[in-house]
Amino acid sequence: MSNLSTTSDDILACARSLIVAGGYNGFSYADIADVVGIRKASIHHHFPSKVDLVRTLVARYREEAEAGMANVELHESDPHEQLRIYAEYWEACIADASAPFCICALLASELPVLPEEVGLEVRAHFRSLSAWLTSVLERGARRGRFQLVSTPRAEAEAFMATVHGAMLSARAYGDPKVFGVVTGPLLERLAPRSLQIRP
Amino acid sequence: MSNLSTTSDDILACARSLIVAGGYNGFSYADIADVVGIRKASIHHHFPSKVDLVRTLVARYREEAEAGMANVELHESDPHEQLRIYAEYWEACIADASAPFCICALLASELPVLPEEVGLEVRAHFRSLSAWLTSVLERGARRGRFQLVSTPRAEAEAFMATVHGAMLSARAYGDPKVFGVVTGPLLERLAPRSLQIRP
DNA sequence: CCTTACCTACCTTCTGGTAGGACGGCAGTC
DNA sequence: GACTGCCGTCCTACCAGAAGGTAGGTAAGG
Repeated sequence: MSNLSTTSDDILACARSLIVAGGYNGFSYADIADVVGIRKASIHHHFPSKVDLVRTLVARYREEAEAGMANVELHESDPHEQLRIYAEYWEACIADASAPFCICALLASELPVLPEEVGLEVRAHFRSLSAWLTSVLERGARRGRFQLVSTPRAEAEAFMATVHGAMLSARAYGDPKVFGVVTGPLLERLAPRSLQIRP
Repeated sequence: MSNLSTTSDDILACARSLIVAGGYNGFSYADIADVVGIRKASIHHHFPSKVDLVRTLVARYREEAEAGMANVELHESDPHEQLRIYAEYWEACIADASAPFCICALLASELPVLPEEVGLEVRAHFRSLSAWLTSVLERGARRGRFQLVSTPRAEAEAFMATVHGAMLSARAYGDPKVFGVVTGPLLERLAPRSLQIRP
């Protein structure tokens, strides 16, 4: 159960960054082969088909996301701070261009032409992210930390949508700062000055 | 200056719906040929290269969007209503699945792998839409119609991002209603009850 | 000896794109 | 009106390269 070969990880990492750049149809096995320094056929040894590759890629991404959410829950109990950590995580990713887009958000945009197995993973991510955000908002509202204008669920969907849209705008403008410009006030709005617990 | 051949329009319309489904790399000339009932080579007669096709497609889309904004300005002077009309336009498009995604939003997600000429058109749309939204919000704030928590520009970017994200979520969940769930409160928030001019 | 990882060589199908011809309509012009 | 040349539209027939994928082999290592 240790890290067997790193090649398969290299392939996954490479595929991930290629998908972030151009989606499912935006890369080929040949592209990966070039970057990883391996032959096309060797990739098929690790991932028989492109669907296998992308499916396990998204599955792993989901695991990481899930772990990330659990980690936030573990180290920070304040709902408002939790959302801030989430937003700032993406802000950092976009700023240093390490992963300037959520893979699932990108793949979701091409859902109609995606292989079914991949599409299922993508949808699952949306559901799990939305569920977590809903729980955070609900807890925050219960504690009087947030001032919600609609249901926690609706606010969570709006929050998620805005974050995804902010990624898109940052990419469209070619300016990482746009992400912060959009998400900053988003957090402010949920917890107005009057509710801030600044000692 | 009359409508010469309708074939080139058919090609554009078909390409548009194919792009809405799967982006730039999600369709081929063969796909269009099948739908329009023409041979692949004939498409090259109208649009020498794929870049030509998509560039003129996006350029036309931008013209239509520009005309749409002008039309809203012409027939409705209330800023809040203007935004509502914009949001409800998309809500209708998504609900009847006629065009369940903004072409430029979709293409923006694959910007890094897009031909430069297409990318320029896409960016231009973002700028022009953002500029219009900014002007609407600014006017609304000046008239005391909106209650903005940050600059009109920032609010406009947030509004646009949320709408784009809402499209994405509607697609991810396979549920058109999600778009309304997200954008509804968005409008409410800008013009709170206390500012409503309901006689 | 068998498994794992990787290779070369090859296959089929699709990709965007080209060359050149067929056909019809529409000026001219005799 | 008939002939002629041209232009726009669409065709068949190609092409080179890229796509995802397969077959079968080699070398290393427990």
